[in-house]
Amino acid sequence: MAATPTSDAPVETLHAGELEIRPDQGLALARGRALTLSVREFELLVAMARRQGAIVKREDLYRSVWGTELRARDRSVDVYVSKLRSKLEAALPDRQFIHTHPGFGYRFQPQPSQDVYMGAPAH
Amino acid sequence: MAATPTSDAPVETLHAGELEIRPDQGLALARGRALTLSVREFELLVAMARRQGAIVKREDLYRSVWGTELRARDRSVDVYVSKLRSKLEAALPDRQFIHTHPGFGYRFQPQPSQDVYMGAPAH
DNA sequence: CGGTTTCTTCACCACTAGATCACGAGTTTG
DNA sequence: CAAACTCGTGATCTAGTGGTGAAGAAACCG
Repeated sequence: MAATPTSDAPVETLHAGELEIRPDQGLALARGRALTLSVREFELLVAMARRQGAIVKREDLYRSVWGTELRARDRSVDVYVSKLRSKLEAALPDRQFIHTHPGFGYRFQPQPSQDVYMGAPAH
Repeated sequence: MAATPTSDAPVETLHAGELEIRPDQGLALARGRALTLSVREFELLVAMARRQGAIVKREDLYRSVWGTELRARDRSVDVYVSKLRSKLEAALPDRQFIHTHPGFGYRFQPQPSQDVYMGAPAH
């Protein structure tokens, strides 16, 4: 076997604030501590983190995570966003990651929770 | 490549919390006290300890320990994880080492039992 | 050999995750 | 203000996953 157990295999790593995500390993770390996410939750996190800063439509998220087209009245994305939020908040109470843009979709971006988000979203 | 660790070569030693593992010697120490592990249990421990902190898929663990491909419906890994856990817990009751990530695999990481950082509060 | 330990596999069951539904809060419109 | 939407999220149902005791088979060992 190779002398170095730590192979130089390219481990894709996404960063978002205090979050570290390794898509290939199914691992998400918050301040170094592993989160326990379900497959759907994890994939959703990855899909959003990959489009950090952009508003992503539910249709796109659904396609990325579920692999098929979002059907009308399917609230799956909302439900899993909710689950993800509560786990992220449990791990990093001071930060907000997932922002809702009513009528458009969700935006993933780490942000201190201190500032209140008011005013009309720019559209 | 490392020479045969007979003479001058340092004995490979893995550390994980209060655990010390010497793969070449088939020895695992918990707070200095040797654990009595079977071959499979020991190899599994080594395989996991070498990837400390990462989530390792059952397929990978099986390949490392059994040397062949994991067949569908083979629960060997689960069974030995269970055995390992109970021996580790018997030796170090206050620590948890093997964490299950449903849908992904297992993660080996020493962790004080005190902190309770789960996801959402159980409904 | 006979007793003991280990490995493999099976079976049962608790628990988890996924899909949906349902209710309600908050917004927008007219 | 009321109707129509958009979202958040608890609850429910079901299928699937994982934990683990136990039975046999195989390997060990004095």
